[in-house]
Amino acid sequence: MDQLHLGKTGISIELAKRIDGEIVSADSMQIYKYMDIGSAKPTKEEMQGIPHYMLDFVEPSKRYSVADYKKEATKCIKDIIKKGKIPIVVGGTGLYINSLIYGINYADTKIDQEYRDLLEKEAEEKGLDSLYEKACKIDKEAMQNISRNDKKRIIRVLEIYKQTGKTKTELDKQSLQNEKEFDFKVFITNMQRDKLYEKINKRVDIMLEQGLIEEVKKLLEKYNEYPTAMQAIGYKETKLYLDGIITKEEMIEKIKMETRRYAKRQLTWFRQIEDTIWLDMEDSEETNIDKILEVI
RNA sequence: GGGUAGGUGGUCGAGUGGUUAAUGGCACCAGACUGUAAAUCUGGCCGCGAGAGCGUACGAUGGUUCGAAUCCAUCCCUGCCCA
Repeated sequence: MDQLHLGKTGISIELAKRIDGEIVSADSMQIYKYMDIGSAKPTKEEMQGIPHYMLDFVEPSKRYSVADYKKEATKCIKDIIKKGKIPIVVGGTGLYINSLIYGINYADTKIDQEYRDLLEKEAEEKGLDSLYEKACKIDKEAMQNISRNDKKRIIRVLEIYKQTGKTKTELDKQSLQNEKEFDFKVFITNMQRDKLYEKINKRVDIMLEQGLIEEVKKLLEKYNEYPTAMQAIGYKETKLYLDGIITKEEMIEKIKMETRRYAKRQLTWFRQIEDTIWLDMEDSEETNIDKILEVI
């Protein structure tokens, strides 16, 4: 629904109060425990008693995927509906939101880390092109949309084939063979670009004041593996600082910059969703709530 | 004041007489996105123009040359060293 914390949390909680709703987060980093400040997770006080789901429940040392998300979030949504309440999905991870919007049915497969590592190694030794060619042989159609340099996606095509014996194209097609599960409306929050960036910069300064560095320090002490959690903006940069690779100033600038770029990418993602209603976050919360109430 | 290194497009930084509107990186803008997604990848990026093209650019000015970001002169500015 929107990026970061730039008014979204407030508006979603206010809306929940008005329409007797409960909130389902769609954020790939707020799922993790102990990553509160840097992921801009809403606090208990902010929640004002409104139930929140898909938040703060995964160990940072664990791997979590869209498929997991889709399954669990769908269950949450159904439970909320069963209670006679309205689910409000809030968050900025386009991929997760997509899984819900299109009701994607992910096949039941596990990650084969060994094979992944093997492919990584091959890419290093023989070059990515070698994997690319291999993938083309398996699934020419899917490869049409994948760049020769896109290692992750190339590996995925190979991985899918190894695990399921099917091509990604086939699997994708199958995953869409179902009715739209829910009736929904999509709202996107946005504001003038320079205002947005200004807010992001300020927000990062606040995170630092709230103790981001301490939070990251504790996290690093607690775990020694982070398959995905350490990809989080704010965390990886702080780690670089703690490891003495960059200065504190560089760290702060980098977090701000990466967050700005992320917000921009989110906008790109959301723009392609059809039938969306855009909310201008420079307007008052009241105005935006009214706008939402009008169409639901 | 003397010596020395240098001033290049938003920025960092190549380039050291023609093939250079000027390699790259970054920022910025736009796009893609089905199991790592706050990740990963793609395109654009001096101005005007649909385009051919035209114009303006490598601190400033002047000069050498068929031709200069690149050579010369003077000036301005910056870093470092000596005084």
